[in-house]
Amino acid sequence: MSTKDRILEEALTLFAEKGYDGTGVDQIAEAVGIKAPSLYKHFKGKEDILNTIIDSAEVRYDEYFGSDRNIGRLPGNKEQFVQMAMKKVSFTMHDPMIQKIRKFLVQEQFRSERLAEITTRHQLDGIQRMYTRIIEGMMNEGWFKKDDPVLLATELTAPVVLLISKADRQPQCEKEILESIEKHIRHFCEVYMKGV
Amino acid sequence: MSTKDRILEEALTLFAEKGYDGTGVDQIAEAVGIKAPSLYKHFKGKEDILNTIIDSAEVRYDEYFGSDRNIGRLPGNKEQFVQMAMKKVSFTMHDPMIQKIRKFLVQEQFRSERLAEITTRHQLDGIQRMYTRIIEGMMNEGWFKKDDPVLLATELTAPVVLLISKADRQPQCEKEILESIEKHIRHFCEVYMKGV
DNA sequence: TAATAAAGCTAATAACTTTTAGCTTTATTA
DNA sequence: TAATAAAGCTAAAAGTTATTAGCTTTATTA
Repeated sequence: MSTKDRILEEALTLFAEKGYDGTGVDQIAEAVGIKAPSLYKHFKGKEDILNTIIDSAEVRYDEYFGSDRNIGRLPGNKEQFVQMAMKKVSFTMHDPMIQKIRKFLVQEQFRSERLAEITTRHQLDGIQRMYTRIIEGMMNEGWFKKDDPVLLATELTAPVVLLISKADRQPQCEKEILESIEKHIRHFCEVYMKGV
Repeated sequence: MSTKDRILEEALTLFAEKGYDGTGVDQIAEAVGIKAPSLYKHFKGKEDILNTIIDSAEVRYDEYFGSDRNIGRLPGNKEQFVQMAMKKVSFTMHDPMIQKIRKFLVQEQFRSERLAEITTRHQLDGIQRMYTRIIEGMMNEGWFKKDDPVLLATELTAPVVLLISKADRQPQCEKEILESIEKHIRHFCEVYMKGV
């Protein structure tokens, strides 16, 4: 990996852990294994690093949540739906890059309008749109009761998002959190899916 | 109001807006109308101000959400439930102190274990416990279908919490957000309350 | 291989931040 | 009202941080 990319990676790691203002350029440099002034061979300054991270966070996000590719085959029954949802939860929770972007955004969301918008896209719109499609599809195939798919996606995803962000700040609670999430998803299925 | 209290107030305002690391002691002093060194007549240092704010945030929070007093009379029908919930939403969203504490916490949640715990209490446990009681009460009186009140409280509050935090960072979307919240609450009632 | 460009380093600058020292004004109270 | 304490101020210390300048090493390529 190029030095430039390693700078971005280590900077994101540090920004996620200590925030942008809480991270010094020398800490970034040290994590990369170079001296601070060498950073300026690759970036105009600290803010340039920040902006580049934001750019690549947008790209990275679209890769995961923007395309329909991630939906794959629609689940064919309740259990499959739960399994699919839990798999996505586990992935989102543990993928290092996604986790860092999430922790970074939550801390820097007030820094600019752009960051506010991106945070909303990550935390609400993106996941919601993805599940709206899934639920809509399964509704058409008769798995879900007729209802507003957007609303159902909200009901499904909001508790998951909140619990994942709890796991970000209190990783020692992860086990209990995963149980809560599964319980919530199963309850969601009981309420909104057809059948007994 | 004493200078000490005004320091705490202005510091919280600034921390909510620009984060702890993004706020200088001179900015706090200027907001209060004194010079930076005078702060040290009231606090040992910047971190002392931070810790005092955290202490008072805990107290403040318990006042609002800790006691049962806030529950008041249980709503006597669907419309009353919606009205009560929306009133609480509107209050939480707009009360300046609560909003500042919320914005402050979301940015500083990774600074310490204590802040992580407080954030979870504010964002999840507190509101959830409050609504668990309300829903439990109304369930006993036959307004809600028999179900797990804790789970129902989660389903009700999570989308509200997420949408309020969206309003914090994108206040220009407030109207649309309030509509979404009301729509969600009404849907919640349709699904979980008895009767047509 | 020689020339050139890229990427690193050290040293230093400049700006900023928090905090202390010491003095002055304001308020309290005996 | 005189004495004392509290709260403010200016000046400056001490430390940190981002950035620049200029030199050296490493890599590229002609």
